[in-house]
Amino acid sequence: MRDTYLLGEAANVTGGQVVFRSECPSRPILDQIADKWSMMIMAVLERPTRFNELMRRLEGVTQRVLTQSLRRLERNGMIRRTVLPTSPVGVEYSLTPLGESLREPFGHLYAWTVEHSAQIQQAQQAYDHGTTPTA
Amino acid sequence: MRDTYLLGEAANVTGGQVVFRSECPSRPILDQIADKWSMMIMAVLERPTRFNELMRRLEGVTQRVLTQSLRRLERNGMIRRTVLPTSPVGVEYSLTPLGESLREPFGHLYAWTVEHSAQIQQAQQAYDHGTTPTA
DNA sequence: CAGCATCCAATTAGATACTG
DNA sequence: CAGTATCTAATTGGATGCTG
Repeated sequence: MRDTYLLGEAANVTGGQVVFRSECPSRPILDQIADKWSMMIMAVLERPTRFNELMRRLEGVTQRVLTQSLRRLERNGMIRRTVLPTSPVGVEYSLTPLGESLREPFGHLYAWTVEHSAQIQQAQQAYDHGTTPTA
Repeated sequence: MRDTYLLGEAANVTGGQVVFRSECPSRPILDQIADKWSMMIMAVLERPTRFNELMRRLEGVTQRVLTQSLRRLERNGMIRRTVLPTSPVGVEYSLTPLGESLREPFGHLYAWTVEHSAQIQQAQQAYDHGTTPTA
């Protein structure tokens, strides 16, 4: 017995009300994977990629933040870190099957942002002008 | 001409390399909508909801953060703020059509986190134990 | 090459008190 | 009821220098 909410699978229904509990396991997960760098990293990791190539392809990311994001994704089982037996040392990052499976929902979300970015910018301008537009 | 990446619609292809530009409009959008409270707020806003009911149903959110999240969602055109002509003053939040259209990609992402949360927790424990599991 | 360590600036969040 | 204001604590991020 549950009503027709799209989100909230892990939320509890208390007295007919959907409540998003703080112990819900989806919370830290969303926190960790739904940030912009994670999404872009996983986009680039369509194929195995080296650290410096990742840096070059994610314009604006710093070494520190990229490293942290990679560690977190690795810890969450989304990516694999492979040390290559080359001379100056090389590290390659690649998606795990779990990470692969995230590409699809991420893709939907990303596609949505691209499709609606113009509309969102309009809304922002309208809001910043005189609050709340007619649209 | 573009290769088969799922994400990166708005990225530029330079010399055969997909580069995620810092001016890409999807960046601030992802920043703003892909945080945990926005997702949960929009989940609750399946139907119009008052401020205090939102607070009650989003366990752990503070008044301050909820207000900020709501303002941001409103600014981005995702939700509408309606002042009700009741006696002590009531405010009702509801999704705009734009916000409605986000529920589907959000739903996919949320469903994914629920489906895979056990697997992710396993990966985390394995990582925290002795780095990088066999899986 | 692929980081880690450190320092510091800035942003964000919690707690608390007050208001139309 | 639905916030705003303020202060402070904690987190995050950039910059820089160093290393196996």
